[in-house]
Parts: sequence; C-alpha cells; structure tokens
Amino acid sequence: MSLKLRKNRSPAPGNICPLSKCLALLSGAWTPEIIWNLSAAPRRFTELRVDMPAISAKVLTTRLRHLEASGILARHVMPTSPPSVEYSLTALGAELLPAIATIAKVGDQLKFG
Amino acid sequence: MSLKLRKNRSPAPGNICPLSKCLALLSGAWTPEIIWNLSAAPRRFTELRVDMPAISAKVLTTRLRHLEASGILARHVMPTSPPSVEYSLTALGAELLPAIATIAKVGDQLKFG
DNA sequence: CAGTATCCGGTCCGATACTG
DNA sequence: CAGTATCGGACCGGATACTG
Repeated sequence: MSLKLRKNRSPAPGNICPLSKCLALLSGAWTPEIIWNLSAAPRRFTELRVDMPAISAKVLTTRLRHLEASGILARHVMPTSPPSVEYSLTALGAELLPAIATIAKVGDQLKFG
Repeated sequence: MSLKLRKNRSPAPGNICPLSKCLALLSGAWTPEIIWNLSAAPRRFTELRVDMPAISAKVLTTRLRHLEASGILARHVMPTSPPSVEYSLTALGAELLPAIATIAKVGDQLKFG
C-alpha cells in the first residue's frame, strides 16, 4: 500500500519538455557567463572576450549565434569602420536572470561545489 | 542534444563561478527531468526509469550519484528483499524548483524552442 | 530490484591560423 | 574589429551484457 501512496505522483501540471530545451540552451560552456555579462549593459564581441579571457572566438561565436536564434539576445551591427557589433539581452533573455541568480545561490551551497 | 558544461575547463578568473558550477550540475542529459520527477514525492530507481523510458541505467545512476554528492538529493536504502532504494530531493534541491520552473517558462517562448 | 562493466560513435571545446 | 576554417583530443551518453 505504500505503492498506492506512490502511484499518484505527477509532479506538476504540465510538460517537462520545455525544461530540457531551455536548459539545453543554457548549457554549453560559457553560456551563463555570456548572459551574465550582458545583464548590465550591451557589450561588443571583443569586450566579451576580455570579460572571459579563456573563451575561444569560435565558441563565443557559436554561443552568440545560438542565443540569438533562440531570441535570448539581439545582435546589432553598427555600420562603422572598423565594424562594430553590439550584443544585448532581449526582454525574454532578461527573464532568465532571476532564475540564473537563484541557481547561482544554490550553487554556493553545493557540497562539492 | 546533450547538456554539457565542462567542469575541468574554464577556470575563468572571474567570480561568476557558482553560476557555472551549478549550471554544470543541472547539465547533463536528463538531469532536469530527474529533479522534476522527484519534486512531488520520493521515487525509486525503477520508477524513475518508467518516468523516463529513454534513459539508460548507466546514465541514471551517474546523474543520481552526482546529484547526491552535491547535496541536491538524498538516497535511502530500505533493507528489504528484494532491495529497494528511494531517492528524494533535499531542501537544497527543492530550492532549485522555482528557478527551474522559471527557465521552463522561458523555454516555452523560445523562438527555436 | 538496483545497479556495474564495457564498447563505441557523436559531440563539444580549445588551439591555431587566416580574413574582410 | 569581428569573425571563419580546421584539426585533434576529451567527454558524453546509448546499447548491450552481466550481477548481488
């Protein structure tokens, strides 16, 4: 009968699918840092590289393209010379910030953090 | 799609570390689903396999061990025959739920979700 | 029931070199 | 400045087989 108690479990109403999808988006090395570095103000490509010295250009480009395609951030090309490109969070991307902050807080308390 | 965040890499000089660390924890295929499936009530190993038919025993074991080591969930062995093991979220793990819910909500609105 | 052991293909990421 | 191209090694996760 403890089986009976257990049978009724569905966690919450709803679909778990978006979960994996969005967490998949946040995954990938450097992704959270990128979002974090854009949270205060827009940044340019090279500025982001300075913020995260260890990231390679290739990976940074890949992440930015993915996040842009998903609507998390926007890319603005300024027609200057030399070219200048600015990245900024969208409203949707900004919605992630509180969640990320919460997760970071939990991260602080991890046993093997 | 795989959820990946290398833990050995990117020592990033920064101070955003808890962020990456915790997101690294949530990464790895199936991790969010596991936490979600434990959110309502404790579950046993095979019950989790039923909840997520596509996960392999190897990966499920790996995830559970990691989450346990981090203090996100607890493992209780019941001295029955056949053996029975119950997994449940810790208080710390429960703190992740609102953040995960928020992220899932954003996931719903992703352009290429 | 609750795992372990092993193999293996696919992916991710870093390093390096090059370009409009 | 803001990328692209390519290579190679690390790692991840699925499939399968086996165990106390």
